[in-house]
Amino acid sequence: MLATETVENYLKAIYLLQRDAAADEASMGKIAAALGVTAGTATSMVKKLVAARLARHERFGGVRLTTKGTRAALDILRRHRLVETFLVDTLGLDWSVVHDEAERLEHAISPMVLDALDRHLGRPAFDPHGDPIPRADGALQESEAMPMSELGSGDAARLVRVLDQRGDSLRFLRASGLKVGATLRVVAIEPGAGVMRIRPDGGSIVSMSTTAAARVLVRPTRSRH
Amino acid sequence: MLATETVENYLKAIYLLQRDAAADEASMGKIAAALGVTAGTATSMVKKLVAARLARHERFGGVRLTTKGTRAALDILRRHRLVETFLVDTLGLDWSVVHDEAERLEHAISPMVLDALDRHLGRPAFDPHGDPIPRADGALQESEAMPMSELGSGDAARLVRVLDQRGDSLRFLRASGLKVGATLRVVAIEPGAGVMRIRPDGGSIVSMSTTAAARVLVRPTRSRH
DNA sequence: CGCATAAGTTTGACGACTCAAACTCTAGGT
DNA sequence: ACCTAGAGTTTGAGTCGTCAAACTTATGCG
Repeated sequence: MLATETVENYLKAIYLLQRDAAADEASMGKIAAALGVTAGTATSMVKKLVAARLARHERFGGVRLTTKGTRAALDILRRHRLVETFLVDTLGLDWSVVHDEAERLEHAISPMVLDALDRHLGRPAFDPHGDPIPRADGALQESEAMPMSELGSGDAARLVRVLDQRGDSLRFLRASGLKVGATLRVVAIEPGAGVMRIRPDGGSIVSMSTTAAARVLVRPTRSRH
Repeated sequence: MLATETVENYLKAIYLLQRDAAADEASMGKIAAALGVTAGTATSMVKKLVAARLARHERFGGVRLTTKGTRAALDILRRHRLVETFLVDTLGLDWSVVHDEAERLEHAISPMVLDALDRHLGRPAFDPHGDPIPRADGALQESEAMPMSELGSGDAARLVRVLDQRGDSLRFLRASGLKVGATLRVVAIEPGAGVMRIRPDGGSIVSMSTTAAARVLVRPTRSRH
């Protein structure tokens, strides 16, 4: 029930790793890396999560959250994403810095403040990165989208979500005019170089690696050049 | 420099106790009580503050902050009071609950967020309780005011500050129409009972103990009945 | 197959913060 | 001057989260 701040961080990290993993479970090494902690520390914390019925784990195997653990992780994610939305929409901070700020604030938000914040922001469904904000009851509606890297040359699309939270990635995207909601068109793809060239509407052409483009999600628009 | 959350709490408590004390120093017992900790714990933490040049203390004597400690305490107080102002002005929470909420949030606010918050709120000089908000450079302008308990029968005054942060006290004041900025008149004083009777403008007469009234600060207005 | 390497686990230790309980000092009254 | 009640201090121990280093298991290469 009363998760410590550290436990909250583990739950959130495991949830996100689990979501991204093929096998739907988080490896100990990745958990440790995500939290900036040694593998031994992660092992012992996971042991504690298991004792609290928040996660399941068997020796040398992967980690996965229980229903209870998932519920807790979604609550933390909700706090995180609402705080990010607040920092951008209300305080006018740049989206490239809000992730780290929210990382600290998310643990200090009580249910009462959270609800007031939610109301103040107009109960938003998505944060500034396009990530869905879990609702108070734990419901989470992922938006339909595909990686920008899968677009073909000439395809037009709308940018709906940016998975990368790293400040420099976000600053690059903002500087290029590639923000959530923007429309764009693929000008060219150079598979050999692993690079695609993109033109945001009303901006100039930018090149980015297909691996970077894979972390940008888009929804294709009907128009085809 | 990098004060831990616990250290921040000690600094703030010592600052406030020192301000209220006649001898301008905080006793170990009161520090312990303010933090909900045993006397032994307070002694050892103060020892740590002294080692960090944040406070001065000699065995069996009082504790007082150094210049460095005072500067740090004012920074924490600034965060606390700006957060309170935000919770009331922007999120619309009741002033009787914001103290405890701010107590948690104040440690998670970075300088960048703090400044954005300050700008968003219009760089306020006072928080919802009428407490002055220290400025970023540490300047603190106390408002001139006297305890309501020192008014005489028939005196009129404007309520400028409430020192008590306890939720039930604040709920009583709000319910009575006694909020910061309200004008009022002393209807009667009954020294024997230790009670004074107050009529807020546009409200009905309320009784309160002179000890409670001493924690409410007012500025007398020229009009005399 | 066998074994080296990567991944995971265990162990012992530490720093931060806390308590309970034993101990010491200070101050006030007679 | 004394002596005691109350305030303050010290000590020993415990919890939480962490690390480094020794150890164990799983796996994939040759």
